[in-house]
Amino acid sequence: MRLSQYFMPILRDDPKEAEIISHRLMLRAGMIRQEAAGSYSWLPMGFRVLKKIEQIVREEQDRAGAIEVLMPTLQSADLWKKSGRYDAYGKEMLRVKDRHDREMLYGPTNEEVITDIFRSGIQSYKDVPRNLYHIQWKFRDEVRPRFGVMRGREFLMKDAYSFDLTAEAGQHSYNKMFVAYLRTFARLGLKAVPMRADTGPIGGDSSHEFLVLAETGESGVFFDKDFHAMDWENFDIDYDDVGAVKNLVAEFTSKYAATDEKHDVVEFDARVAKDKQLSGRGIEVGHIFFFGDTYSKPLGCEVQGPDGKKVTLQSGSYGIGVSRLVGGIIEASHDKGGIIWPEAVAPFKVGLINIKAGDAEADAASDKIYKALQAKGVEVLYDDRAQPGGAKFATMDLIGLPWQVIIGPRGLKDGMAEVKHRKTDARENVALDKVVEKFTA
RNA sequence: CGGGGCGUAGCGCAGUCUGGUAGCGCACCUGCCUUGGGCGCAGGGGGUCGCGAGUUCGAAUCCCGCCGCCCCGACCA
Repeated sequence: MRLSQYFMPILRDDPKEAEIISHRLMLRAGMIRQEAAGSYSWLPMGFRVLKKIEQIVREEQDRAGAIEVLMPTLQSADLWKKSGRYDAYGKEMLRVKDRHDREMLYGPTNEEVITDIFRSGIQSYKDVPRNLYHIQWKFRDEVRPRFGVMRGREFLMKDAYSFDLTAEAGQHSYNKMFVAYLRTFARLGLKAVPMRADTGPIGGDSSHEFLVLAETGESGVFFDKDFHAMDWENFDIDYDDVGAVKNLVAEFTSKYAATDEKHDVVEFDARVAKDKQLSGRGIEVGHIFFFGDTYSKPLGCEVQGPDGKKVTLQSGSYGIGVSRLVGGIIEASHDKGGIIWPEAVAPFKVGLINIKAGDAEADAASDKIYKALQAKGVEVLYDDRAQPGGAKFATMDLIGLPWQVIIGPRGLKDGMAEVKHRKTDARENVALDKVVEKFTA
Protein backbone atom coordinates (compact mmCIF):
# COMPACT_ATOMS: atom_id res chain seq x y z
CA MET A 1 0.00 0.00 0.00
CA ARG A 2 1.22 3.43 -0.93
CA LEU A 3 0.76 5.82 1.96
CA SER A 4 -0.01 8.57 -0.52
CA GLN A 5 -3.13 6.61 -1.48
CA TYR A 6 -4.10 5.21 1.90
CA PHE A 7 -6.40 6.36 4.67
CA MET A 8 -4.42 6.72 7.85
CA PRO A 9 -5.37 9.91 9.64
CA ILE A 10 -2.57 10.27 12.16
CA LEU A 11 -2.54 12.90 14.88
CA ARG A 12 0.46 14.75 16.08
CA ASP A 13 -1.04 15.76 19.40
CA ASP A 14 -2.61 13.50 21.97
CA PRO A 15 -6.39 13.73 21.98
CA LYS A 16 -7.31 14.98 25.42
CA GLU A 17 -9.89 12.31 26.16
CA ALA A 18 -7.37 9.51 25.94
CA GLU A 19 -5.68 8.86 29.25
CA ILE A 20 -4.02 5.51 28.79
CA ILE A 21 -1.25 4.81 26.37
CA SER A 22 -2.97 2.28 24.12
CA HIS A 23 -5.95 4.57 23.62
CA ARG A 24 -3.70 7.52 22.81
CA LEU A 25 -1.60 5.55 20.40
CA MET A 26 -4.58 4.01 18.65
CA LEU A 27 -6.10 7.43 18.10
CA ARG A 28 -2.82 9.00 17.07
CA ALA A 29 -1.99 6.20 14.68
CA GLY A 30 -5.38 6.58 13.04
CA MET A 31 -6.55 3.09 13.99
CA ILE A 32 -9.89 3.97 15.49
CA ARG A 33 -12.34 6.81 15.80
CA GLN A 34 -14.78 7.18 18.62
CA GLU A 35 -18.45 7.32 17.64
CA ALA A 36 -20.02 7.37 21.10
CA ALA A 37 -18.96 6.48 24.62
CA GLY A 38 -17.44 3.02 24.35
CA SER A 39 -18.16 2.70 20.66
CA TYR A 40 -15.54 2.92 17.95
CA SER A 41 -15.17 2.79 14.22
CA TRP A 42 -12.21 0.76 13.09
CA LEU A 43 -10.15 2.61 10.53
CA PRO A 44 -7.94 0.72 8.07
CA MET A 45 -4.87 0.35 10.27
CA GLY A 46 -6.89 -0.73 13.29
CA PHE A 47 -9.09 -3.01 11.27
CA ARG A 48 -6.12 -4.85 9.81
CA VAL A 49 -4.82 -5.60 13.30
CA LEU A 50 -8.23 -6.62 14.54
CA LYS A 51 -8.61 -9.07 11.67
CA LYS A 52 -5.20 -10.57 12.29
CA ILE A 53 -5.92 -11.17 15.94
CA GLU A 54 -9.31 -12.60 15.03
CA GLN A 55 -7.70 -14.99 12.59
CA ILE A 56 -5.16 -16.27 15.08
CA VAL A 57 -7.90 -16.81 17.63
CA ARG A 58 -9.92 -18.65 14.97
CA GLU A 59 -7.05 -20.90 13.93
CA GLU A 60 -6.37 -21.94 17.49
CA GLN A 61 -10.03 -22.62 18.20
CA ASP A 62 -10.23 -24.75 15.08
CA ARG A 63 -7.08 -26.58 15.99
CA ALA A 64 -8.57 -27.43 19.39
CA GLY A 65 -11.57 -28.94 17.64
CA ALA A 66 -14.06 -26.11 18.11
CA ILE A 67 -16.47 -25.46 15.25
CA GLU A 68 -17.23 -21.96 14.06
CA VAL A 69 -20.75 -20.63 13.70
CA LEU A 70 -22.23 -17.13 13.68
CA MET A 71 -25.11 -16.05 15.85
CA PRO A 72 -26.97 -12.77 15.51
CA THR A 73 -26.23 -9.72 17.62
CA LEU A 74 -29.92 -9.16 18.29
CA GLN A 75 -31.59 -11.88 20.29
CA SER A 76 -35.13 -12.59 21.38
CA ALA A 77 -35.81 -12.02 25.07
CA ASP A 78 -37.72 -15.31 25.29
CA LEU A 79 -34.71 -17.55 25.81
CA TRP A 80 -33.33 -15.25 28.43
CA LYS A 81 -36.58 -15.40 30.32
CA LYS A 82 -36.35 -19.20 30.28
CA SER A 83 -32.83 -19.20 31.67
CA GLY A 84 -33.79 -16.64 34.26
CA ARG A 85 -31.17 -14.16 33.17
CA TYR A 86 -33.48 -11.64 31.55
CA ASP A 87 -34.15 -10.04 34.89
CA ALA A 88 -30.87 -11.04 36.50
CA TYR A 89 -28.65 -9.33 33.94
CA GLY A 90 -29.66 -5.82 34.85
CA LYS A 91 -29.02 -2.59 33.06
CA GLU A 92 -25.88 -3.77 31.30
CA MET A 93 -28.08 -5.58 28.86
CA LEU A 94 -29.27 -3.31 26.11
CA ARG A 95 -32.95 -4.02 25.61
CA VAL A 96 -34.85 -2.96 22.53
CA LYS A 97 -38.28 -3.51 21.08
CA ASP A 98 -39.04 -4.30 17.49
CA ARG A 99 -41.93 -2.87 15.45
CA HIS A 100 -44.29 -5.48 16.83
CA ASP A 101 -43.36 -4.43 20.33
CA ARG A 102 -41.54 -7.71 20.91
CA GLU A 103 -38.76 -7.64 23.43
CA MET A 104 -35.29 -8.05 21.96
CA LEU A 105 -31.83 -7.49 23.27
CA TYR A 106 -28.37 -6.85 21.88
CA GLY A 107 -26.46 -9.94 22.97
CA PRO A 108 -23.98 -9.39 25.78
CA THR A 109 -23.13 -13.13 25.57
CA ASN A 110 -24.63 -16.21 23.95
CA GLU A 111 -25.13 -19.10 26.37
CA GLU A 112 -28.88 -19.08 25.83
CA VAL A 113 -28.85 -18.93 22.06
CA ILE A 114 -26.12 -21.52 21.59
CA THR A 115 -27.71 -23.91 24.03
CA ASP A 116 -30.98 -23.61 22.18
CA ILE A 117 -29.27 -24.13 18.84
CA PHE A 118 -27.39 -27.12 20.07
CA ARG A 119 -30.42 -28.65 21.76
CA SER A 120 -32.45 -28.55 18.60
CA GLY A 121 -29.69 -30.07 16.52
CA ILE A 122 -28.83 -33.18 18.50
CA GLN A 123 -30.62 -36.16 20.06
CA SER A 124 -28.01 -38.76 20.93
CA TYR A 125 -25.03 -39.08 23.24
CA LYS A 126 -23.15 -39.85 20.02
CA ASP A 127 -23.54 -36.18 19.09
CA VAL A 128 -21.26 -35.05 21.90
CA PRO A 129 -18.73 -33.80 22.75
CA ARG A 130 -18.95 -30.69 20.64
CA ASN A 131 -17.63 -27.17 21.01
CA LEU A 132 -19.23 -24.38 18.99
CA TYR A 133 -17.87 -20.88 18.86
CA HIS A 134 -18.36 -17.62 17.08
CA ILE A 135 -16.58 -14.31 16.81
CA GLN A 136 -19.20 -11.63 17.01
CA TRP A 137 -19.83 -8.14 18.31
CA LYS A 138 -21.27 -7.91 21.78
CA PHE A 139 -22.84 -5.02 23.57
CA ARG A 140 -22.75 -4.41 27.27
CA ASP A 141 -24.10 -1.12 28.44
CA GLU A 142 -21.28 -0.44 30.86
CA VAL A 143 -21.90 2.22 33.46
CA ARG A 144 -18.62 3.74 32.58
CA PRO A 145 -16.87 2.74 29.41
CA ARG A 146 -13.24 3.86 29.36
CA PHE A 147 -9.73 3.20 28.16
CA GLY A 148 -10.66 3.12 24.49
CA VAL A 149 -11.25 -0.36 23.12
CA MET A 150 -10.17 -1.90 26.42
CA ARG A 151 -13.55 -1.28 27.96
CA GLY A 152 -15.91 -0.39 25.22
CA ARG A 153 -19.61 -1.02 25.28
CA GLU A 154 -19.53 -2.63 21.88
CA PHE A 155 -16.68 -5.10 21.54
CA LEU A 156 -15.63 -8.06 19.45
CA MET A 157 -15.48 -11.28 21.38
CA LYS A 158 -14.77 -14.89 20.60
CA ASP A 159 -17.07 -17.05 22.66
CA ALA A 160 -17.01 -20.83 22.58
CA TYR A 161 -19.41 -23.24 24.24
CA SER A 162 -18.70 -26.88 24.99
CA PHE A 163 -21.24 -29.66 25.41
CA ASP A 164 -20.39 -32.95 27.04
CA LEU A 165 -22.18 -35.97 28.41
CA THR A 166 -20.47 -35.96 31.78
CA ALA A 167 -18.74 -33.49 34.02
CA GLU A 168 -15.55 -35.43 33.61
CA ALA A 169 -15.68 -35.20 29.84
CA GLY A 170 -16.56 -31.54 30.26
CA GLN A 171 -13.38 -31.04 32.21
CA HIS A 172 -11.38 -32.25 29.24
CA SER A 173 -13.22 -29.80 27.00
CA TYR A 174 -12.35 -27.11 29.49
CA ASN A 175 -8.72 -28.17 29.56
CA LYS A 176 -8.50 -28.11 25.79
CA MET A 177 -9.68 -24.53 25.75
CA PHE A 178 -7.20 -23.70 28.48
CA VAL A 179 -4.39 -24.97 26.28
CA ALA A 180 -5.83 -23.30 23.21
CA TYR A 181 -5.65 -20.03 25.12
CA LEU A 182 -2.03 -20.57 26.05
CA ARG A 183 -1.28 -21.17 22.38
CA THR A 184 -3.35 -18.23 21.19
CA PHE A 185 -1.77 -15.68 23.47
CA ALA A 186 1.71 -17.02 22.75
CA ARG A 187 1.11 -16.47 19.04
CA LEU A 188 -0.03 -12.94 19.78
CA GLY A 189 3.29 -12.26 21.44
CA LEU A 190 1.72 -12.03 24.88
CA LYS A 191 2.34 -13.68 28.17
CA ALA A 192 -1.16 -14.09 29.59
CA VAL A 193 -1.06 -15.63 33.03
CA PRO A 194 -3.98 -17.91 33.91
CA MET A 195 -5.41 -17.01 37.27
CA ARG A 196 -8.06 -18.70 39.28
CA ALA A 197 -11.29 -16.78 38.92
CA ASP A 198 -14.62 -16.49 40.58
CA THR A 199 -17.00 -19.19 39.53
CA GLY A 200 -20.08 -17.58 40.99
CA PRO A 201 -22.74 -19.98 42.22
CA ILE A 202 -21.30 -23.01 40.40
CA GLY A 203 -18.36 -23.62 42.71
CA GLY A 204 -15.30 -25.74 42.07
CA ASP A 205 -12.20 -24.25 40.58
CA SER A 206 -13.05 -24.55 36.92
CA SER A 207 -12.81 -20.95 35.99
CA HIS A 208 -9.72 -19.09 34.97
CA GLU A 209 -8.99 -15.63 33.76
CA PHE A 210 -6.02 -14.97 31.51
CA LEU A 211 -4.30 -11.71 32.32
CA VAL A 212 -1.68 -9.81 30.39
CA LEU A 213 0.64 -8.03 32.77
CA ALA A 214 0.59 -4.29 32.19
CA GLU A 215 0.86 -1.25 34.39
CA THR A 216 -2.43 0.11 33.16
CA GLY A 217 -4.39 -3.08 33.78
CA GLU A 218 -7.68 -2.84 35.57
CA SER A 219 -7.08 -5.78 37.89
CA GLY A 220 -4.52 -6.06 40.62
CA VAL A 221 -2.64 -9.34 40.36
CA PHE A 222 -0.49 -11.42 42.69
CA PHE A 223 1.63 -14.25 41.38
CA ASP A 224 4.67 -16.45 41.77
CA LYS A 225 7.81 -15.14 40.13
CA ASP A 226 8.43 -18.65 38.79
CA PHE A 227 5.79 -18.00 36.16
CA HIS A 228 8.38 -15.99 34.30
CA ALA A 229 10.70 -18.99 34.12
CA MET A 230 8.14 -21.22 32.45
CA ASP A 231 8.09 -22.08 28.78
CA TRP A 232 5.41 -19.83 27.29
CA GLU A 233 6.01 -20.66 23.68
CA ASN A 234 6.04 -24.38 23.03
CA PHE A 235 2.63 -25.89 23.44
CA ASP A 236 2.67 -28.62 20.86
CA ILE A 237 0.20 -31.13 22.13
CA ASP A 238 -2.24 -33.74 20.97
CA TYR A 239 -5.61 -32.45 22.06
CA ASP A 240 -7.00 -35.96 22.15
CA ASP A 241 -4.43 -37.02 24.70
CA VAL A 242 -6.51 -36.40 27.81
CA GLY A 243 -3.62 -36.97 30.19
CA ALA A 244 -1.18 -34.71 28.40
CA VAL A 245 -3.69 -31.87 28.18
CA LYS A 246 -4.51 -32.29 31.84
CA ASN A 247 -0.84 -32.23 32.78
CA LEU A 248 -0.20 -29.04 30.88
CA VAL A 249 -3.13 -27.36 32.58
CA ALA A 250 -1.89 -28.68 35.90
CA GLU A 251 1.53 -27.22 35.24
CA PHE A 252 0.15 -23.77 34.51
CA THR A 253 -2.18 -23.84 37.47
CA SER A 254 0.34 -25.22 39.91
CA LYS A 255 1.79 -21.87 40.88
CA TYR A 256 0.03 -19.19 42.80
CA ALA A 257 -1.66 -16.53 40.65
CA ALA A 258 -4.74 -14.56 41.57
CA THR A 259 -6.48 -11.31 40.83
CA ASP A 260 -7.16 -9.03 43.76
CA GLU A 261 -10.73 -10.36 44.00
CA LYS A 262 -9.52 -13.86 44.70
CA HIS A 263 -6.24 -13.04 46.37
CA ASP A 264 -5.61 -14.84 49.64
CA VAL A 265 -2.70 -13.36 51.58
CA VAL A 266 -2.33 -16.35 53.86
CA GLU A 267 -2.21 -18.80 50.98
CA PHE A 268 0.18 -16.53 49.08
CA ASP A 269 2.61 -16.50 51.97
CA ALA A 270 2.28 -20.23 52.47
CA ARG A 271 2.89 -21.19 48.85
CA VAL A 272 5.29 -18.54 47.60
CA ALA A 273 8.57 -17.52 49.17
CA LYS A 274 8.72 -13.81 50.02
CA ASP A 275 11.37 -13.04 47.45
CA LYS A 276 9.26 -14.67 44.75
CA GLN A 277 6.05 -12.85 45.50
CA LEU A 278 5.20 -10.51 42.69
CA SER A 279 2.30 -8.14 42.40
CA GLY A 280 1.24 -5.80 39.69
CA ARG A 281 -1.61 -5.08 37.36
CA GLY A 282 -3.13 -7.05 34.56
CA ILE A 283 -5.57 -6.86 31.68
CA GLU A 284 -8.10 -9.63 31.45
CA VAL A 285 -8.04 -10.91 27.87
CA GLY A 286 -9.66 -14.29 28.32
CA HIS A 287 -12.02 -16.00 30.71
CA ILE A 288 -13.07 -19.64 30.74
CA PHE A 289 -15.82 -21.29 32.78
CA PHE A 290 -17.12 -24.73 33.32
CA PHE A 291 -20.67 -24.42 34.62
CA GLY A 292 -22.26 -27.83 34.18
CA ASP A 293 -25.98 -27.82 33.49
CA THR A 294 -26.70 -24.23 34.49
CA TYR A 295 -28.14 -23.45 31.06
CA SER A 296 -28.77 -26.93 29.70
CA LYS A 297 -31.23 -27.69 32.45
CA PRO A 298 -33.64 -24.75 32.13
CA LEU A 299 -33.36 -24.87 28.34
CA GLY A 300 -33.85 -28.64 28.18
CA CYS A 301 -30.59 -29.39 26.43
CA GLU A 302 -30.40 -33.16 26.77
CA VAL A 303 -29.59 -36.27 24.78
CA GLN A 304 -30.51 -39.90 25.01
CA GLY A 305 -27.73 -41.90 26.63
CA PRO A 306 -26.53 -45.42 25.73
CA ASP A 307 -28.98 -46.82 28.26
CA GLY A 308 -31.89 -45.02 26.67
CA LYS A 309 -32.22 -42.49 29.48
CA LYS A 310 -32.16 -38.73 28.99
CA VAL A 311 -28.99 -36.97 30.11
CA THR A 312 -28.70 -33.23 30.62
CA LEU A 313 -25.53 -31.96 29.00
CA GLN A 314 -22.58 -30.40 30.78
CA SER A 315 -21.32 -27.11 29.43
CA GLY A 316 -18.63 -24.53 29.64
CA SER A 317 -18.09 -21.17 27.99
CA TYR A 318 -14.84 -19.63 26.87
CA GLY A 319 -14.32 -15.99 25.96
CA ILE A 320 -11.53 -13.99 24.40
CA GLY A 321 -11.82 -10.22 24.10
CA VAL A 322 -10.64 -9.81 20.52
CA SER A 323 -11.04 -6.03 20.26
CA ARG A 324 -9.68 -5.59 23.77
CA LEU A 325 -6.57 -7.49 22.71
CA VAL A 326 -5.69 -4.75 20.26
CA GLY A 327 -5.35 -2.34 23.17
CA GLY A 328 -3.85 -5.00 25.39
CA ILE A 329 -1.06 -5.76 22.97
CA ILE A 330 -0.19 -2.07 22.70
CA GLU A 331 -0.16 -1.72 26.47
CA ALA A 332 2.31 -4.57 26.58
CA SER A 333 4.37 -3.44 23.60
CA HIS A 334 5.19 0.20 22.99
CA ASP A 335 7.88 2.78 23.65
CA LYS A 336 8.28 6.53 23.60
CA GLY A 337 8.06 6.61 19.82
CA GLY A 338 4.83 4.68 19.57
CA ILE A 339 3.50 1.20 19.01
CA ILE A 340 5.72 -1.86 18.55
CA TRP A 341 3.63 -4.53 16.86
CA PRO A 342 4.48 -8.19 17.27
CA GLU A 343 4.91 -9.50 13.73
CA ALA A 344 1.95 -11.83 13.98
CA VAL A 345 -0.55 -8.98 14.29
CA ALA A 346 1.23 -6.05 12.66
CA PRO A 347 -0.95 -4.22 10.13
CA PHE A 348 1.98 -4.42 7.69
CA LYS A 349 5.23 -6.26 8.11
CA VAL A 350 7.45 -3.65 6.49
CA GLY A 351 7.37 0.13 6.34
CA LEU A 352 9.24 1.34 3.29
CA ILE A 353 10.48 4.91 3.62
CA ASN A 354 11.55 6.87 0.60
CA ILE A 355 13.40 9.73 2.25
CA LYS A 356 13.78 11.77 -0.85
CA ALA A 357 10.46 11.30 -2.60
CA GLY A 358 10.54 13.19 -5.86
CA ASP A 359 14.16 12.41 -6.55
CA ALA A 360 14.39 10.19 -9.61
CA GLU A 361 16.98 7.84 -8.21
CA ALA A 362 15.34 7.47 -4.80
CA ASP A 363 11.92 6.97 -6.39
CA ALA A 364 13.21 4.32 -8.76
CA ALA A 365 14.99 2.36 -6.03
CA SER A 366 12.04 2.59 -3.65
CA ASP A 367 9.44 1.69 -6.25
CA LYS A 368 11.44 -1.32 -7.26
CA ILE A 369 11.68 -2.67 -3.75
CA TYR A 370 8.03 -1.90 -3.13
CA LYS A 371 6.92 -3.87 -6.14
CA ALA A 372 9.27 -6.73 -5.39
CA LEU A 373 8.01 -7.02 -1.81
CA GLN A 374 4.44 -7.00 -3.02
CA ALA A 375 5.18 -9.63 -5.61
CA LYS A 376 6.51 -11.85 -2.86
CA GLY A 377 3.43 -11.30 -0.74
CA VAL A 378 5.21 -9.28 1.92
CA GLU A 379 2.80 -6.78 3.43
CA VAL A 380 4.40 -3.40 2.93
CA LEU A 381 3.33 0.15 3.62
CA TYR A 382 5.26 2.46 1.34
CA ASP A 383 5.72 6.04 2.50
CA ASP A 384 6.06 7.69 -0.89
CA ARG A 385 4.86 11.10 0.23
CA ALA A 386 6.86 14.24 -0.34
CA GLN A 387 7.64 15.01 3.27
CA PRO A 388 10.80 15.68 5.19
CA GLY A 389 12.52 12.55 6.41
CA GLY A 390 12.08 13.33 10.06
CA ALA A 391 8.32 13.36 9.79
CA LYS A 392 8.36 10.03 8.02
CA PHE A 393 10.51 8.42 10.67
CA ALA A 394 8.26 9.72 13.41
CA THR A 395 5.17 8.44 11.62
CA MET A 396 6.67 5.03 10.99
CA ASP A 397 7.76 4.68 14.60
CA LEU A 398 4.32 5.74 15.76
CA ILE A 399 2.44 3.13 13.77
CA GLY A 400 4.92 0.52 14.88
CA LEU A 401 5.50 -1.74 11.88
CA PRO A 402 8.10 -4.37 12.83
CA TRP A 403 10.57 -3.46 10.06
CA GLN A 404 11.53 -0.25 8.35
CA VAL A 405 13.36 -0.13 5.06
CA ILE A 406 14.92 3.26 4.57
CA ILE A 407 15.94 4.44 1.13
CA GLY A 408 17.83 7.71 0.88
CA PRO A 409 20.69 9.37 -0.95
CA ARG A 410 23.20 8.49 1.74
CA GLY A 411 22.81 4.76 1.21
CA LEU A 412 21.94 4.92 -2.45
CA LYS A 413 25.36 6.13 -3.48
CA ASP A 414 26.69 2.78 -2.25
CA GLY A 415 23.67 0.84 -3.51
CA MET A 416 22.46 0.21 0.01
CA ALA A 417 19.23 0.48 1.97
CA GLU A 418 19.00 0.63 5.70
CA VAL A 419 16.85 -1.95 7.45
CA LYS A 420 15.71 -1.01 10.92
CA HIS A 421 14.11 -3.29 13.44
CA ARG A 422 11.46 -1.27 15.24
CA LYS A 423 11.62 -3.23 18.47
CA THR A 424 15.37 -3.26 19.02
CA ASP A 425 16.31 -0.26 16.88
CA ALA A 426 18.98 -2.49 15.34
CA ARG A 427 20.05 -1.10 11.97
CA GLU A 428 21.69 -2.90 9.15
CA ASN A 429 22.82 -1.82 5.73
CA VAL A 430 21.55 -4.17 3.08
CA ALA A 431 22.33 -4.11 -0.61
CA LEU A 432 19.30 -2.94 -2.56
CA ASP A 433 18.95 -6.23 -4.40
CA LYS A 434 19.11 -8.20 -1.15
CA VAL A 435 16.38 -6.33 0.70
CA VAL A 436 13.49 -8.48 -0.45
CA GLU A 437 15.07 -11.77 0.51
CA LYS A 438 15.62 -10.38 3.98
CA PHE A 439 11.85 -10.63 4.40
CA THR A 440 11.12 -13.75 2.41
CA ALA A 441 13.77 -16.10 3.77
C1' C B 1 -24.87 5.64 40.01
C1' G B 2 -21.99 9.32 43.60
C1' G B 3 -17.95 13.06 42.99
C1' G B 4 -15.04 16.32 39.65
C1' G B 5 -14.33 18.54 34.85
C1' C B 6 -14.94 19.70 29.71
C1' G B 7 -17.69 21.03 24.94
C1' U B 8 -14.73 27.31 20.28
C1' A B 9 -11.44 24.87 12.76
C1' G B 10 -9.09 17.95 11.68
C1' C B 11 -5.94 17.89 16.70
C1' G B 12 -4.22 20.81 21.02
C1' C B 13 -5.83 25.28 23.17
C1' A B 14 -6.80 30.99 24.31
C1' G B 15 -10.98 34.18 24.47
C1' U B 16 -16.17 33.54 28.77
C1' C B 17 -15.13 36.49 35.03
C1' U B 18 -15.91 42.33 32.80
C1' G B 19 -21.37 41.23 26.20
C1' G B 20 -19.12 44.93 20.97
C1' U B 21 -16.20 42.25 13.59
C1' A B 22 -13.81 34.65 16.56
C1' G B 23 -8.05 34.06 17.63
C1' C B 24 -3.13 31.07 18.31
C1' G B 25 0.03 26.56 17.44
C1' C B 26 0.05 22.15 14.66
C1' A B 27 -2.32 19.94 10.50
C1' C B 28 -4.33 21.32 5.45
C1' C B 29 -3.96 24.10 0.25
C1' U B 30 -0.50 27.03 -3.49
C1' G B 31 4.49 28.38 -4.80
C1' C B 32 9.62 28.23 -3.81
C1' C B 33 13.32 25.82 -0.92
C1' U B 34 14.54 21.34 1.38
C1' U B 35 14.86 15.98 2.23
C1' G B 36 19.12 10.75 7.29
C1' G B 37 14.70 12.18 12.98
C1' G B 38 8.21 16.15 13.20
C1' C B 39 12.93 21.77 7.94
C1' G B 40 12.49 27.03 6.14
C1' C B 41 10.17 31.40 3.52
C1' A B 42 5.85 33.62 1.30
C1' G B 43 0.73 33.47 0.28
C1' G B 44 -4.06 31.09 1.42
C1' G B 45 -8.64 28.07 2.82
C1' G B 46 -11.48 26.36 6.78
C1' G B 47 -15.98 27.80 12.50
C1' U B 48 -24.44 27.02 12.82
C1' C B 49 -18.42 28.86 19.33
C1' G B 50 -22.62 21.17 21.58
C1' C B 51 -28.30 22.06 21.02
C1' G B 52 -32.77 24.92 22.25
C1' A B 53 -35.24 28.88 24.40
C1' G B 54 -34.50 33.71 26.83
C1' U B 55 -32.31 38.80 28.39
C1' U B 56 -30.10 42.71 25.25
C1' C B 57 -29.43 47.51 20.12
C1' G B 58 -25.87 43.48 20.21
C1' A B 59 -24.44 36.84 23.19
C1' A B 60 -18.81 32.17 22.41
C1' U B 61 -19.40 35.47 26.81
C1' C B 62 -25.21 36.62 31.00
C1' C B 63 -29.94 33.48 32.57
C1' C B 64 -32.88 28.82 32.02
C1' G B 65 -33.39 23.95 30.01
C1' C B 66 -31.39 19.87 27.40
C1' C B 67 -27.57 16.82 25.07
C1' G B 68 -22.75 14.86 24.56
C1' C B 69 -17.86 13.57 26.28
C1' C B 70 -13.79 12.72 29.82
C1' C B 71 -11.56 11.67 34.70
C1' C B 72 -11.83 9.43 40.03
C1' G B 73 -14.78 5.82 42.81
C1' A B 74 -18.42 1.43 43.23
C1' C B 75 -19.39 -2.72 38.98
C1' C B 76 -17.42 -5.74 34.39
C1' A B 77 -14.89 -9.73 27.94
